[in-house]
Amino acid sequence: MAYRSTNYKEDEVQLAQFAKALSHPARIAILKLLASMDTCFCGEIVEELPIAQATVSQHLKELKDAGLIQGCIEPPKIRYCIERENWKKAQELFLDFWQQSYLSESKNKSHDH
Amino acid sequence: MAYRSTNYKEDEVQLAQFAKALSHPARIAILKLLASMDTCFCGEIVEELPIAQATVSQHLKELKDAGLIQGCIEPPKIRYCIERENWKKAQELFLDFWQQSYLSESKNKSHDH
DNA sequence: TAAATATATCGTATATTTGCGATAAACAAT
DNA sequence: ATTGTTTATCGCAAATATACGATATATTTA
Repeated sequence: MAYRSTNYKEDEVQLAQFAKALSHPARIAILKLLASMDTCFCGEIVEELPIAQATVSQHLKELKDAGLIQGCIEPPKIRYCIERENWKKAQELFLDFWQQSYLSESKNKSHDH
Repeated sequence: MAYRSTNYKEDEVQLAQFAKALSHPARIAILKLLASMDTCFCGEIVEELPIAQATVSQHLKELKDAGLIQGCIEPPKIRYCIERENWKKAQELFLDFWQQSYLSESKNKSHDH
C-alpha cells in the first residue's frame, strides 16, 4: 500500500484497492478478455497484449493479489478466470459509489443559477 | 502516464485513468464528500481528512486533472464541486465495464462441471 | 536424459506516487 | 502597509509501479 490506510473507512480503502487494480489499461484488457471468454490460458492473454510476457505475468499477479482473478494449473498451461465472489464485491462497491446521492438522478436538478 | 498508452483501446485507457483517480482512499473520500454536499470549500475537505493540507491540495489537483471535480474561486476560499459531465462519462465507463458479459447475470449459469 | 513449452520470478532501470514542511500567492481586514 | 486567512506550489525523501531481459521452475514430449 502506498498510503497510510488507517483513518479511512473500510469501504473507501476497499474501493480504492479495487480501483488501483483497474488503474492500468493492460489490466482492464485482461479482465475484459476473461469476462468475455469465461476462462482463458495465460498464453492467449500474452498474445492479446502489446507488452512482454514478463510484464503480463506481473499484471496477472496484481489482479490475483487484488482477488479479481484466479488461475488453475492445467499442465503445461495455466487457465485463468474471474474470481466471481470478489468480482461481485467490487461491482457492488463501484455501483454504490457511482450511484450515491443526487448525482445519479436521471433528471438533473436545475443547475442554471 | 506511467505506461505506454499506445496499443490499448481508447475506452480502456480512459477507464484506467478514471480508475487511477479513484485509487486512493483520500480521493474516494473527497469525491464522496462532494457528491453528498453538492459543493464544499477546500478547508472543509482538509478538516475531514487525516492528512496535511498540502497533501489534500495535491489530491484535489489530481482529481481536477482527471476532470472529476472543478473549483471556483470565492475569495478568500475555493469552492469545489463535481464536474458533472466527466462524472457521467466515468460512471458510464464503469457501469459498462462491470456489466459486461455473462458475469453480471443475476442467475449464474451452471458452473458445477 | 535431453529438448521444448509455458509461466513465474529476479534483478534492474526509470518513472510516478505519496506525504509533508516550508513558502508563495491572492485577497480581506485592520 | 501590515497582518491574517486560505489555498497552491516547491523541494525533498521514501515507497511503489512499470517494463523487460534473463533465468528459474515445472511439465510434456522426443
